[in-house]
Amino acid sequence: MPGLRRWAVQQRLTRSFFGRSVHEVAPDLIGATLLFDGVGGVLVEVEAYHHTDPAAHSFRGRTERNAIMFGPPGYAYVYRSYGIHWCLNFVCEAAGSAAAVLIRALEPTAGLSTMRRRRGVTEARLLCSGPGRLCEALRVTRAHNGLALDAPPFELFARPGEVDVVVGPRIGITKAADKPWRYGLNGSRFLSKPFPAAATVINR
DNA sequence: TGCCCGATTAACT
DNA sequence: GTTAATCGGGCAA
Repeated sequence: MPGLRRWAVQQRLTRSFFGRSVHEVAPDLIGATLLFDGVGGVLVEVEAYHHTDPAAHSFRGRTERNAIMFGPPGYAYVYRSYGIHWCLNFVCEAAGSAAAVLIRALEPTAGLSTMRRRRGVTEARLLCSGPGRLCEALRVTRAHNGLALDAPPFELFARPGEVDVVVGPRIGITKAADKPWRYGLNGSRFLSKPFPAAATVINR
C-alpha cells in the first residue's frame, strides 16, 4: 500500500547499537535521526576516534575531561572546543576502548524555528552544518556530558533503510590526518564541508 | 606557573 | 585566503 511506510515505527537506537567497533557504528549513524529535547534531524556527517588514534582526546590516557570516553558505550561525551564551542560525541565499543563518534552535522527536520532563534541565522544549511553549530542549535553543553543516549533529552532512531555513505579524511586535525574516518551522507547539502571528489562511496 | 595549541566559527582582506 | 575570539589540557621548567 503506497504511503504505508510513513507510519512504520522507527526503531530506537539502544546501548547495544553503540557497543560495536567505532568504525562500524560511525557509518551506521549516517541517516539516523537525532533529537535533543525534540529538536534535531537526520545525521549527515560524523567522524570516528579511538584511543589508539593520535588525534583522539583519549590517546594520552584518561583525564577529567575525557573520562566519559573511557566508560561504557551509549553515552554522550561533550567537550569545549577552542574555548568557545561545544562538541557532541557518542561513546562506542566497550568500556576502556575510549572510542567515540563526533557528531559533525545534521539535516534539520524538527524544531527549525527554535534552531534559527538559537543560532541567529535563517538559512537551514547554516543551522547544524558543523559540530559547534550543531550544539548551539540543539543547545547541547557540558551539562549534558555523560548522559545516556537512550533516554531523554536524547532520542535516536535508526535510519529507515540503506544509504550511500561517503568516506574521507577527517577535518580540522593535524595528527593522523590521513585516516579516512569521516563519514557523510553522499550528496547531502548539509555537510560542514564537501568530501574530496575522489572520496569512496559505500552502501550501508 | 607559564606557554602552546586545539575534533571551530565568523568576519575579515 | 587569513585571523581573532577564548580557555582548558598537557607538558616543560
